[in-house]
Amino acid sequence: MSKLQSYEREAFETVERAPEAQAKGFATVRRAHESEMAEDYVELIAELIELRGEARPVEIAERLGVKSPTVTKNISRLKAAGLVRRERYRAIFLTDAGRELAEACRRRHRVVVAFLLSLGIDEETAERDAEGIEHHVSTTTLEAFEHALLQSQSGK
Amino acid sequence: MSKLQSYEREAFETVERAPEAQAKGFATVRRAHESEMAEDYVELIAELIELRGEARPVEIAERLGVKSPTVTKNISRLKAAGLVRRERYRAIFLTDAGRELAEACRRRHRVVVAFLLSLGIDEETAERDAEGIEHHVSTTTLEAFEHALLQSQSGK
DNA sequence: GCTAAAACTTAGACTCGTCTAACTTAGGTA
DNA sequence: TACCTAAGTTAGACGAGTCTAAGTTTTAGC
Repeated sequence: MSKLQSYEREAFETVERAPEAQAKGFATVRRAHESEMAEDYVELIAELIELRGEARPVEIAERLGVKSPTVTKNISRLKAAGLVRRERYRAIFLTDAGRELAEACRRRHRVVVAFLLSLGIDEETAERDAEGIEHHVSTTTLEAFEHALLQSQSGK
Repeated sequence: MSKLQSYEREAFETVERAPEAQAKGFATVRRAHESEMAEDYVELIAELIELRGEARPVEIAERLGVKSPTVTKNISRLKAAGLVRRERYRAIFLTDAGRELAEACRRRHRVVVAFLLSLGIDEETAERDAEGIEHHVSTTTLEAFEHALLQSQSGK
């Protein structure tokens, strides 16, 4: 346990960070939250299209654990953002932009899950944590995850 | 690059997850979002108390990158939640519950940052990503991070 | 091919976290 | 000590994301 002391130590010396840098960090997190809804929806829509050939609000609601009016409202926001194509009472499809975003998100999701699994975390926890973590992983960090994954795979 | 194929593969076989499990995951993320504000505030308040002996709204606003009325409103929410103690126009202090939460958050924050650094990520990115990631890291995952950290430290 | 049930939408309310504008209080200094 | 300025608060608006209740459309079974 004493090996951990090197970073536990910081507890007692609280480094003073530049306030603007800190503020920028929080702003980044707030921005990530704004795109989270869109990312979760397109990711799920892509999944359903692959699985079923189409994405229906009823199933999106079920998987997201929300009620259908919520889905209706959010889908129209997605439509306004140019990510989905859709007519009233019909299934939902992705635009090119939506498909592109979905692909990037799914790839990122898979990397995060695979990375967590490589640390010995159980599948359920890995999936659950990845859902929250993925939206806050920068390209740099994603690459580091991939790199570490490669190491661990060649290692065994 | 071909080593990566094993998890890139999944792209083409989209495993069907139980809808309820997926819904539960999203619910967990939504719950995490609700406590995020509280966690960020108490963490920062603890930091400022250590640094300055007290936490002033003006500095909280600056560090969080928000305006002071936002701080006023959120502090009263924290007060209602029993995390801070405070009188009008005076500095902000933590209750026992608040201090406890702050300590847990700061420890988690340090672990996440240290872990990201151990992957070779630069300090600025590590800090920025940790800010978002930390709120979504379960105890299980946190332990896995600590374990990996220990490995990497004994490894070099 | 009608009709009942399931799927979907609309309307309207609520909370959270943010903002601006305008007001009040506290504190240092002339 | 009186006053100016910086700090803090109040009031009120707004968007996002959720909900319930009530309506409309689609669809599937008889």
